[in-house]
Formats: sequence, structure tokens, C-alpha cells
Amino acid sequence: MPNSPIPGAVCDETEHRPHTHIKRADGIIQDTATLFSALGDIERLRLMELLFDGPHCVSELAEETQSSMSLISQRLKILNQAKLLKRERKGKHIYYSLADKHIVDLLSNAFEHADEIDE
Amino acid sequence: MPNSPIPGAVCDETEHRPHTHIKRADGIIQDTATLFSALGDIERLRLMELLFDGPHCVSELAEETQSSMSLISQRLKILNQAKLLKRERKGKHIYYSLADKHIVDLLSNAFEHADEIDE
DNA sequence: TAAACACTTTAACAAACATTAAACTGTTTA
DNA sequence: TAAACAGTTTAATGTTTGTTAAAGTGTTTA
Repeated sequence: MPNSPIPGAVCDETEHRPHTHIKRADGIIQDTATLFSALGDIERLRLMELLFDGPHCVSELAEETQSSMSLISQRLKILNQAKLLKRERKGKHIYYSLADKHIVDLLSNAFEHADEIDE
Repeated sequence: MPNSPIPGAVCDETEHRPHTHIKRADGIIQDTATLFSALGDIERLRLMELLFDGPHCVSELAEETQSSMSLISQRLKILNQAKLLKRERKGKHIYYSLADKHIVDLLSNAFEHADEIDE
């Protein structure tokens, strides 16, 4: 038996079997990494959690998280650049909210996962 | 009209309206941030993309990404600590694969989102 | 139009992170 | 049991990141 049977991934003793891969475009992978990276900070994730319950302006978020507006603004900038948020000015205030349903689902899914494997 | 009507989030001129929030446990938020943070690096995300198509051992991943085994091992460690992977030794080799369907869904969803907003 | 308000940007700095190279651990084969 | 193989860990280094404080922008009210 020169080489082992089917299974998608088995190392031959001397060389590896080629796998069939769905190769995504580099830009997509980079954008996705940027998205995850933006969510990968506990303070920014807390902002997302607040925005989960509806739009907020910067000063509301600052108040609710006991942080300076400067800090909130910088965190929102990172989330916004990762295309996770919508922005809308209303008079003096600028309201932020989750970009779309994809983002809502992504967050729900991740929180749910963390909750389940909470050994 | 002393204060404006319903909408979940409107700043009063002088003070903010309390919002009703679904507050998740701190541990859940922290675990979720760790998960996102692990995925928030393009090289680790590439590993996840490869594992999307089935289990791989460390040397296969090293070969397919043109990286040293040491580097792959360290990247896998971070993904594994974030509970994104399963690990199984078979003889000389250690096979890694995606932890569960949640993770598969999370990745699909994120890639899809990145693909859609690809203006 | 000047002052106040809401928010953003910049620069400086400390803390966290990714990579390299080398030493180390565990499993298998000779 | 010794050598080879597959993978992990450690320490050192340079880079990136998050925070603070201060200056700057745009909108609204007096």
C-alpha cells in the first residue's frame, strides 16, 4: 500500500498530500482580519454590546462606560474603519449604530459560542 | 414638549436618556474579545482558512504557507487557547481542525460580509 | 459673529504582540 | 537505546497598539 486512502488530510511519511482549498482573495482575508481585530479588544467590544441595543451618540457611550469622549471617539474610529458601524449626524450629536444584520449575527454567534464553551 | 418621544437613543440637550441594555457577564465579553483577537491577524486567519477545508498537521500548514514550524506552532497555540481549534495526535503528527460548527459559521459569515461590502 | 457644545485629531509614551533563532519534549523507527 | 522526526517552548528584538492630554474642527445657540 504505497499511500494511505482518502481522508482530506493525512501526512504521508515523506511528503504531504495536496489539499483542495477554496482560496479567497487577499483583500477579503485582509478586510476580515481587520474586522476581527477591531472586535478583539474588550473595550471596543463593550461599545458594540451597547450599540447592540440601539444607536448611541458619543457622549452617551462615554457616560455609560465612564470613559473620556476622546477615548470613545478613537475606539469608534477603529470600529468604523473596519466597516462595523453606521454614522449619522443629528444637529450637535453624532449617532453610531451597527452597520447591518451581518454584524448583529456575527456578534450574537460569537457571544453564544463563548457562553456555551464556558466550562 | 419637555422631552422627545420614543426612539431608543436620543440625547436630551442637557442629559442623556437611560437605555435598556442586555448586560453580558464580564467573562463572556472577555472570552469573546480573546476569540476575535485571535482571528484578528491575517496570518492566523489564513491558517483558519486552510483548516476550513479539513484537518491539517503542523508541517502541512507550514508547507502550504511557506512558514517555519515554530511560527505555525505559535500561531496555532493562540488560536487553540481562544478555543477555536481541536487537536488530535496521530503517531508523529498532530492534527488541528476547527473546533465546531459555530466557528465554521462565524468564519463564513465574516468572509461573506467582507465580500459584500467590498466597494 | 462669538461663545459653547460635541466630537475628532495629534503627539508622546508605555504595554502588548509577532517574529526569529535556538534549545527542548515527545514519538517513532532503525 | 540511539538517531530521526514532528512539534513546542523560550528568550531577544523590533513593531504595533491603546491611552493620556492637549490642540483642533464643525455645528448650534446667544
